[in-house]
Parts: sequence; structure tokens; C-alpha cells
Amino acid sequence: MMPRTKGEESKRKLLQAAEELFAKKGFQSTKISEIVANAGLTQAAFYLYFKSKEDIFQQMIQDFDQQIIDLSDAGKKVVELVPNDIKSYVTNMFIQLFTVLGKNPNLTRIALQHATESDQIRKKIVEQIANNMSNNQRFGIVKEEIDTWVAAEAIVAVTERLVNRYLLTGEKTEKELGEQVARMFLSGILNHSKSGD
Amino acid sequence: MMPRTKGEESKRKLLQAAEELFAKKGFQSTKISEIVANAGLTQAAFYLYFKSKEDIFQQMIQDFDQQIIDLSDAGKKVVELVPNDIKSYVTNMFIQLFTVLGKNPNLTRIALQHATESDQIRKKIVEQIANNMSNNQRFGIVKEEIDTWVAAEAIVAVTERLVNRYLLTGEKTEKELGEQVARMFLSGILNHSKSGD
Amino acid sequence: MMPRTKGEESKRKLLQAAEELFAKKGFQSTKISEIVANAGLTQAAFYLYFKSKEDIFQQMIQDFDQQIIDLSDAGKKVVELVPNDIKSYVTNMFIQLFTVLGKNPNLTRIALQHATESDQIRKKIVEQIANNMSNNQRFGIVKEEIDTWVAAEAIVAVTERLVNRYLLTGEKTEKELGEQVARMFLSGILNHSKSGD
Amino acid sequence: MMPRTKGEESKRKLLQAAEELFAKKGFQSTKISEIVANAGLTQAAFYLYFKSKEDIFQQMIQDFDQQIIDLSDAGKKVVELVPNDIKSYVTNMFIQLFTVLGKNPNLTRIALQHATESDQIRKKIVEQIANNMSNNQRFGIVKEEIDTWVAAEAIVAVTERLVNRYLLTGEKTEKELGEQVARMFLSGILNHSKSGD
DNA sequence: TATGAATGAGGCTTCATTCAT
DNA sequence: GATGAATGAAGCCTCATTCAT
Repeated sequence: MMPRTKGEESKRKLLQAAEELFAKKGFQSTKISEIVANAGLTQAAFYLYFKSKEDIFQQMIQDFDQQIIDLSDAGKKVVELVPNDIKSYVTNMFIQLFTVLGKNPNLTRIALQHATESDQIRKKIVEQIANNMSNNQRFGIVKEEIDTWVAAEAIVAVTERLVNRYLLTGEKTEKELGEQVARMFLSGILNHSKSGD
Repeated sequence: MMPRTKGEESKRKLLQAAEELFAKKGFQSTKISEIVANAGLTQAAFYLYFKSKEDIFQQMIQDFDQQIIDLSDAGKKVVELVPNDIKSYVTNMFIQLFTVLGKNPNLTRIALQHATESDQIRKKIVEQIANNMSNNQRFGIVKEEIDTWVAAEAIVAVTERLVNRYLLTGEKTEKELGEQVARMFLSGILNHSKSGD
Repeated sequence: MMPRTKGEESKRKLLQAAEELFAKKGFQSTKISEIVANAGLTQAAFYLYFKSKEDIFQQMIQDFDQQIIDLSDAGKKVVELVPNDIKSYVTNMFIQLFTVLGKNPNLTRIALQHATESDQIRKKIVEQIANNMSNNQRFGIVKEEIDTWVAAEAIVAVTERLVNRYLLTGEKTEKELGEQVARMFLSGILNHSKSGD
Repeated sequence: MMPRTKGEESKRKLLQAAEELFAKKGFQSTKISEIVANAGLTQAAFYLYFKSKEDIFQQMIQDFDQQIIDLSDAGKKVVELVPNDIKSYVTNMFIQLFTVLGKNPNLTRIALQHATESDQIRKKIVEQIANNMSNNQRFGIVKEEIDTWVAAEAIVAVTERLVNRYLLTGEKTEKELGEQVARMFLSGILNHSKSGD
């Protein structure tokens, strides 16, 4: 994990600098000159490791993308379980979502902003949540009248925004947010169950 | 409403073109050359009506800003009413919100994206909703344990996203979305009332 | 002299405005938009009276040029006279020079600055003075060892500068400057004569 | 003195080209495209070394400014000496002045033309000469009736013009001009002394 | 006699990218 | 593995000038 060679170290520095700048100023507004300055290198060095500005962006997203996929896969496995305590299950899922996105606030911001890419990533997350929810709808856990795609979009939008607004600023923790959101959505989405509050 | 002079017509065309492009590609990525091309004018003409790219943006936002303020004011008046049918009241509020933002999907997208400005506008909307909700909290209508600011941010985030995802594409109407969202949030936010479904 | 028609009046206003601006900011830095603004007209109107920016400049210079030629001619006539009082004659010449240039401080400034033109006008003035002086050299009035062309250039340079520095600012009058300059140059240029101080 | 690195060499070429063009065509009329063309570089290269057109101008002036200050300081030291041979002293001063300005004919022209800056630089030179002269006036060397500031302005104007007219063209040397000018001004400014011609 | 509207050409400046060392 | 130097392409903006009315 720790870079061995000087080259790997330089590349890491560049990725790090780019991540911070992209998050702070957006992709377009971030200049290569700024990235290399923040990384303590020259502009030419940048092109030793990346083919273009777009390239560094892609490489940056990839890792993040993988984490999302992992979350997604984890999600799939949980689907089959019919939880005793639905409420805590859902709350947990929210906390998980906040945790993944909150661990990479910069990447979250970047990924969900960059036009083309964001749609890809967002789509993956939304898809995973929607499928999950549809499944639970078949089990009678999620209300019939809920449009699971709309709900999934809503959940992602809320999570994304609250990460930026409260997690990034340190005003609230993953747990607090997860609980708040669960509370807001739960009884709207789930059927009245004995496990409700 | 219809511009009388040629100049006014040209300015309108430029604003129109800019709005579409800003919404589609973002402020930074939109080139003045594209705006004027879409408006059927030359680049020099642009500067007959706007001092800079930032200027056209500001002028564009102003109108929208006013509509938001109007909505805000309308909202304040409704606060005092203790509705018999809370559910339909809230649903209505959501439909209203979708309608205002949905009427200006481009502007919504632009305003809520452009760094500095977005914070201003978003803040106004969120503030209005949060205050409204806090009021209702005092009346015992909204649950104690809800953080109204978090909830308001959530509502705006959801609305914004669904407008872009479903209203803009024509896949759903304001009414459909308003009802869906009300359904999702309602029982999470409101106390169990006889007016619930 | 007073313009009869509206057109003449407009043209006069434009010339007036241009003169002031050219003098204050130079030819290049003065924009047509500024000229017409100062004249209370539109840019299109400008082209009713002048073919181009260069054109208004030329027309402006012409009048001035004529005055210089007139001074020149007057100078020639005086040459033949062998004055009794050389000192007062020279002083007078200086006062005259200051008067002509001082009457048109703007034009002086403009004419002597605008690259191409200035050389023409300056040349005329210098030539006239140099010839005059050479003549007087033959009469033994001006010292043999004086290079009359150098002296003439010097005289014009001094006059030009002092007009700008002291006449334009109102700090000194033509008379004062004429006398000062005469005093400075006289005994350097003229042979010791009984009319010296 | 000779630039070591390629970059320094390029910067030097740009300064050189700019100097010539500014002198020939004035600041405003000189385009950056012309400067870089004359320096054999591209327009982008210009911005490797200078922040703007104004910037290259400032850097150019600085050196010159320093030389003027040095001359000024040298001048101050000489003030105290009551020279035996005033004439040769003054002649020398003129030769010195011609030499400094003549060594940088372009800069002289530029510095004394560019509005804001020129006033600064000209003022410095004029001030130095005027003070010098006032001092000598107290010693009875310079005539009472001479306005030393007017005289100083005159001297600078003459020097400036003759440098451009005769030194730049190679028609006359510093020595020749210095002597001519000394001759013209000397007896006008100085009291009749045994050291006069 | 004048104006409202528009434009072509060109200026300054920025930036991602390349290449020789 | 890195840098100093340079560039091409493109962006924003200005300004003298034109033309229909």
C-alpha cells in the first residue's frame, strides 16, 4: 500500500492534490498547474503518470467506483435475509451508505458532479438500492405504492447532499445522519410493522 | 411579454441560449462562442447586452431568485393555518415546490450548481422550509425528534434531483412526484394523526 | 464662423470632443465611443462626418497646420529687417511662438505626439526657425559656431515642453515664458551686441 | 552579463524587442504579437516571463530608473564644489546627461512618453537639475532672474529631443551635442564670469 | 440628419500538452 | 524520474466600422 518507488510516491501525491482541488473547485476550474504545485512537482512530471487531465480523473474515480461496487455486492447478499428488526436493518443501511460516501467526501463530491461520470456512478448506486427495495417489496416489507426507483433516487440525493452539508463540515456524524434519514424515510416506505417505533 | 425591439429580442435569445447551455454543460464549460452560435449572433453582439459571462449568469438568476422569494413569502402566510388535513397540505406543498422548480428546470439546475450563487438560493429555500417545519413542530404536528434543518435539506435535495431526473425527462408529472415524495416523507416526519392514510 | 446647420454643429462638437480626448489620452487610447459620448451623439453619427478615426485627426491637424504656415510666412517677412533691438526682436519671436502653440495647447500636444504627423509639423516649425537663424548668421547676428538646426530643434523642444508644463496648467503666461526662454538662449546664441543686457 | 540559461536569453530577447518597438511605435500601438515575433517566440512564451504588457514595461523602466537615480546622486555630490572653470563644469554636466540618456535612447523615449511613468522619471531628472542650479544660484553662479525650474525643464526637453534627433541617428556625438547645448545655454544662465568665452 | 443594432478583425491572456535535456 | 522551456489552440473581450431604418 505504501508506495515503494519515488515514482509511485509522486503519482500518489498528484492524485491526492487533484482530489482535493477537484472537490474544492470542480474539474473544469482546476488547473494542472495547481495540481502539480500542490504536489510539489512540475507540469511535465504530471504527464509521466497521466495521459491527460481527464485521465487522472478517471483513475481517481476507479478506486471509488470499486468501493461502490463492493457496497453493492454486500447489499445483494443481505437481501435474502428477512430481518427481524427491519428498522435497525434499514438504519444500518443508511449508516453504511453515509459511511462509504463520508469516507470519501471529496470523491463523492467529484464523482457526483462530473457530468458524464456521475451518471454512471449514481446509476450504480441507485440501481443497487432500487433492486434491493423491489426485492423487499415482494416480501411485503416495502409498501406497494412506492416507486422504488424514485425512492432510490431520493435516498441517494439526500445522502449526497447531507454528506456535503453536514459530514464534510463535521457538524454531524455518520450515525446521526443515518438515524435522522432512516427516521424520515422509514415509516413512509415500510409497511407498519410490529418492529416500528 | 413579447419583446418589441430587435435589441430586446436579441437579448432574450442570448439569455435563452445561455440558460440551456449552462444547464446542459455547466457554467465553466459553456463558451460564449456557443451561446452566441445558439442565438444566431456574433460574439461581439453578446457584449452589447452583457458585460461578461458572469453578468449574463447574474441577470439570469435574478428572475429565478425572485420567484423563489415569492414562493417563500406565500409559504409564510400558510404557516398560521392549522390544516384539518395535514397530509393533503403537505402533499400540496411538495407539488408546489415541484411546480416552481419544475417550471424552471434549467434555472434550478444552474442556480443550485454555480458555487457562490447556489448557496444563496438553496439557503433561501431550505430556510423557508425549515422555519415552516419548526413552526409546525411547535404545534405538535411535526415530530419532536426531527432535525428540521436536516429534513429541509433533504427535501430540497430530493426535489432538485427528481426534477432533473423525472420532470425534465417528462417521465413523471409534478403531481406524481409530489405525491410520491409526500408519501415517503409524511409518516416519517409527521406525528401519527387521524389524517394519515 | 458659427455653424449654421445642425450638421455643422454636430461636426464641430465631434472635433471639439476629439481634440480634448486626443490631447488628454493620446490618439491610440481615445475610443470613438468616447468621442461621440462627449459630443452627445451616437457612433454611427461619427461616420457621417469623418471617414475614419484617422480622418478626424487629419482634419483637426489641418487648421493647426495652416496657422503654423502663417506664422512661418510672417517669420520670413521679418527676416529682412535688421532690427535695432535684437533682443526685443528675439524675445518677441519667442512670445509669438508660445502664443501660437499656447492658443492651441491641445493641438500642439497632439500634433507633436502623433508619430508620422508630428514629424511633418515639427519639421516645418524647425525649418522656419533654422532658416531664419541662418539668415541672421550671415548678417553676423547669430554666432558662427552655432549649429542653427540644432538650435532650432532645441527651441522647439523647449517651447513645446514649457507650453505643456506651464502654459496649459496656467502657472505661467506666454509673456513670462517667452522672456525666460529668450533670456536663457539669447546671449548663448547671439553675438555680444550693444543691445544685450 | 551574458544570460546563462535559455530562459534568461528568451526574456532578454523579449525585453530587447519590446524596447525597440515601444520606442518606435509607442506603448499602446505595440502589440504583443509584434514583440514576440521580433523575439522569435510565440505569444504564450511572453507570459512565461511577464504577467502583462504593462509588466514588461515596468521591468524595462526599472533599470533605467536606477541609472537616473544614480546620476542624480552623483550630481548631488558635485554640488558642493565651486568649480574654477564653470563653463567646463556645465559642459561636462550636459555631456553626462547626453551620455546617460544617449546610452538608452529607446528607454529615454519610452520613459518620457508613457504617461504615468514619464512624469515620475522626468520629475526626478528635472528636480535634480533644478536643485543643483538653485544651489549655484545662491553662490552667485547662476543668474538671479533665472527660474531654475523652468530652466531645468528646458534643459531636459532639449536633451531629450536632441538625443532622439541626432544621437539616435548617429548624426552627432554626445560630445558635440553637449558642447552645442552648453554654448547655447551657458551665457544665458550663468553670470558673466572670467571663465566665459 | 441621426440612430439602433450588428459585425469582423484582432488584441490579450490562459491552459493543457509536448519535447529536448 | 524529472525539469525547463516552449507551444497551439482556444477563450474572453474590445473597437472601429457598417447598414438598415
